[in-house]
Amino acid sequence: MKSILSYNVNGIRSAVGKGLIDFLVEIDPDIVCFQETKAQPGQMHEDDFKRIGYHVNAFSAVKKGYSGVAIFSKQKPDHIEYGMGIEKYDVEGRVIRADFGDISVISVYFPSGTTGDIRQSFKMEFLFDFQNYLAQLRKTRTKLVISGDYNICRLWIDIHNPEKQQGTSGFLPEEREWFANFVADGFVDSFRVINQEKHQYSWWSYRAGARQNNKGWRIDYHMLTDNLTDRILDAKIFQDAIHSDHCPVWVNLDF
DNA sequence: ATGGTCGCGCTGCGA
Repeated sequence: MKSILSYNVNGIRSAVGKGLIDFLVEIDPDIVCFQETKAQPGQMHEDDFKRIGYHVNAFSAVKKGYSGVAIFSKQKPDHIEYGMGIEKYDVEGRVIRADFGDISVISVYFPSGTTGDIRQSFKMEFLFDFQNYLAQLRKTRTKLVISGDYNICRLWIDIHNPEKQQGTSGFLPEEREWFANFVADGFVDSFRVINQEKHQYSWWSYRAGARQNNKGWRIDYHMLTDNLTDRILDAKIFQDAIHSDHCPVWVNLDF
């Protein structure tokens, strides 16, 4: 039995300052996938995380204070793979993989497209390249847990005002079409196996009191290869955890 | 409503 927490911390140093360590002690996940660490190796309060029992593995962006992913785990991974082997993404620190027996866990931070056309195009390229990367990976690693910030709302029920947001990056028709294709490839949205309710968000804008009014988006997921569907024991979104503009998403798996 | 608010590294930028 392994519990996995995924958390876009929007700066791990800031999140630690807001009580992230105590939160992890309370929830006690076996594996933690972080996104947007915004820190270089040595800047991530590594000693604090090691002291509470985690092995620390991180993949930082070249640009300081930007992006960055990590996987912290109680059990030492058999193997760590940094990046997806495509330089334009890997310099931004967006993918890290840890193998535990026959299961591979990936922490992924999909690009945001909110700043304009150039980054939206970059995001769309990432989507298809990541999908191809996974297709290749599945030839040798058949059981995958792909945890992270996808920067896409999957379904109408995953966003507070779907009608109004159809032109917004993160809820564009082509992004949701990509997600539907991704699911058709044989990936399962673990949270939706457990919970089909509306208003289960994982991100709220810092602006205009969005979180207070629960005007949010569900953009953080644990997607599993469908051969793991029967292993899902439970799934939760910790909406009360306030160390970031995202909240942690959690899945408990039998492995 | 073209605003609003964060984190990080620097005096702006990306989200």
